[in-house]
Amino acid sequence: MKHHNSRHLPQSSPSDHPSFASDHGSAMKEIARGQSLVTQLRAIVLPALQADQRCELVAQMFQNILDCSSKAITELQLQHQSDDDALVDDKKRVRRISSDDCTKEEGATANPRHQHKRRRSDDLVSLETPVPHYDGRQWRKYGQKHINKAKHPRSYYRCTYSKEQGCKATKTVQQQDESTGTDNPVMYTVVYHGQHTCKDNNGVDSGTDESETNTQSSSDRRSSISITSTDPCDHQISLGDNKLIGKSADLVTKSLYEPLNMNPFAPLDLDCWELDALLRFQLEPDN
DNA sequence: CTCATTTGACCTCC
DNA sequence: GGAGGTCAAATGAG
Repeated sequence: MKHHNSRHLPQSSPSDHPSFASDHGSAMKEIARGQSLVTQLRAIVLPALQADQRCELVAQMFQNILDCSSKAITELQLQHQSDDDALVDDKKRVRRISSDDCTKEEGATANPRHQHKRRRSDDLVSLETPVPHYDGRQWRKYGQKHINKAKHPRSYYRCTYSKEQGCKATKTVQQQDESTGTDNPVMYTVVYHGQHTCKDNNGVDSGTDESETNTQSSSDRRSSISITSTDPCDHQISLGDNKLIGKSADLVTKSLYEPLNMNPFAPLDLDCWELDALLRFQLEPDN
């Protein structure tokens, strides 16, 4: 594996399919860019609002913004997929099918522990962020590895609900080597693998296929902000990190596509809740 | 006691 | 064979 900073999409790259690139690529790119910027903004705002009771409201509004753009991206992806089905002679795809179905499956069934395979590069998404843990998801660390020629170790996380709900989403977090200067904020390369098929603590279905009515009351909702790290190299922005927060506002993400909230059919039943909360806070602006 | 993290071993892929 | 990814026992925190 070489470098995670290149842009990735869960499906094959738009650049592989000129028709798609011309029809949908720029639109998806712009939507995804907006999504990524919103995610970055959320990562900056939410830590600063931790002690504020509006935190939950703000978090939910961010979530809804991301849901909207996710829907748009998914629509474009679905259109693209129908075109993509015809293009099955992709070399990587052929290689993946042959190695997965034939060569390795026998060994995997013979010994369950031999199931872990090196990840494929076609379902990963990378981004650079100063706040690798405030991504709206809950993660459990399952490994850490020193990477060759890297100053900092790479941490491996999987979805907290991987066992309970079989969610296969994982991510790796690695501090960038060049972010050691005093003026530059510490930056991390976060690489997401797979998509969430679980429901997070908000009761929001984060999978791609399930659509289930969310009847959970607002009082039952809990924040699902990921605060998972105890890793000494994985710094988090705290309320006191104002310098970092200020500088982070200028950061431009390099991700094309934010996988965290790629739930195209998540029920957006929060409008009433939002309006109610907004009215409440307008009446009580300093609470 | 429970659960998350750490860490060395082991695995697959290149 | 080296590098990257995952497992699982050990460890520690709450």
